[in-house]
Amino acid sequence: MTESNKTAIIKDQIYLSTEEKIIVAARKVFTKKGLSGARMQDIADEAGINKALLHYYFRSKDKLFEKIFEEGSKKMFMTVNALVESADLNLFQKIEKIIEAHIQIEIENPYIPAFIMNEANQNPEFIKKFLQDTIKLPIKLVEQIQEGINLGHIRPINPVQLFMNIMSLSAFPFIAKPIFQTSFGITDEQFFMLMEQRKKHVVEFIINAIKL
Amino acid sequence: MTESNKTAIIKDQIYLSTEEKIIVAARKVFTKKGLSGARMQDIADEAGINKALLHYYFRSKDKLFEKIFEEGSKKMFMTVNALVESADLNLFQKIEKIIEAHIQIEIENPYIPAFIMNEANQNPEFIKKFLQDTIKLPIKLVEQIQEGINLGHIRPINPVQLFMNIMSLSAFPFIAKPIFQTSFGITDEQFFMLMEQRKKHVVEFIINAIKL
DNA sequence: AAAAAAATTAATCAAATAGTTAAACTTTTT
DNA sequence: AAAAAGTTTAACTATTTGATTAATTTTTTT
Repeated sequence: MTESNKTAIIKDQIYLSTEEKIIVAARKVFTKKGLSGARMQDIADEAGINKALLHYYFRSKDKLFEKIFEEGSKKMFMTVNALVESADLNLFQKIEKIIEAHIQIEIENPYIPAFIMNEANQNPEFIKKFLQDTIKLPIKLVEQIQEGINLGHIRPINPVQLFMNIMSLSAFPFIAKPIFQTSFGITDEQFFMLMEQRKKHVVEFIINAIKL
Repeated sequence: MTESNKTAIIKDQIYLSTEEKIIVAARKVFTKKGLSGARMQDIADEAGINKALLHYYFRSKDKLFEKIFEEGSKKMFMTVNALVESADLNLFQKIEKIIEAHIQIEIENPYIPAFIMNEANQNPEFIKKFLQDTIKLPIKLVEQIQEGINLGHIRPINPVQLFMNIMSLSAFPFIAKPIFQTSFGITDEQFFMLMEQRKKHVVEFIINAIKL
């Protein structure tokens, strides 16, 4: 490996830098086990390196965790937030885009919702500080809902409840994945097929619920 | 305290037995911090006793955790499961009862959904064994949904998706409580008012979504 | 190719933490 | 009231685990 600090692609093989190997390993261990359940040794083993190297690249467990949490929470909130507050979409279009994007991100990162919610519940102060400028009141969406009600396009509804419904229907199945899989007796593959189907399903479900 | 092994009520004061004090303390610490985040010392402090007493009453941290997890998961699943599989309610009545009961249980035990989901994700094997006979396929409900579709009472819908929707809309707001509170800038009291309102809201929302 | 810098490891440390033990204290039994 | 059984504590042990250090190897610079 000629370059030690960057990712290199040599003869169809992808070589990750040590720092990247650590990130990949830490992502896996932290998202599965949480901050308190993760072990630095497990991350080192997963990355195939010495435990001391973790501290050489990232000073402490907390610092490494913050990196992973920030990356994960941004992945989860950034796209959805942008859609929620977009000015270019009408209400129905917006609901469709939010749900499809949200579920797609979760299909690609199925552990992240449970990871974020778990840490948010176990350490609300940290999360409050950390996500204060990431999570904002969905002002534009709430306005559009109110407007839809006033114009008689949708049934009267508390915009906050509708917003919760949109988020709940997209995120919860991934959080309850092991429970649902036990309940329905389905494989990972079958679960992800359900989630693909779910993109359209939830959009229809919500539109049917609110449209007049 | 005359009786050392039972709860006693003396002059309007409730005295808990040591075992009960441990359970109450362990419930609080485990549901907040999870298995890996909880400390036996914290539980002892919370119960106002010596750490060795925890091991005198419950052999190990794992044993004590199992007790709390079993109690919590039963509280969450038993009532809802009974309603889901009840033969005495038609589809719409059943949806109404499930949601109202589910949200009510969560209002009374707001930490439990996140607690269960967290452990289920971090230790799926344990949960699979533990909840195998608690969590079952909602056969009766699925049948009723299929029947409703056949009779033209409700729109065509995948019963599995509808079941997920019912559970998602009831449970997710409690799991995302700190996130929603940060987002909306609301107090605990305001949050619980929203959840009270939510019982009727979710029932209406779902009925509107499926009714023909 | 020698020197310097950077990356990596083995060994070790120190704090945290689940669990144990033996003694003291309290309640119940005889 | 003496003995036995049950409860509680203080002190201790063993292990886990995040973090450090000093030496070794590899890479880069001169």
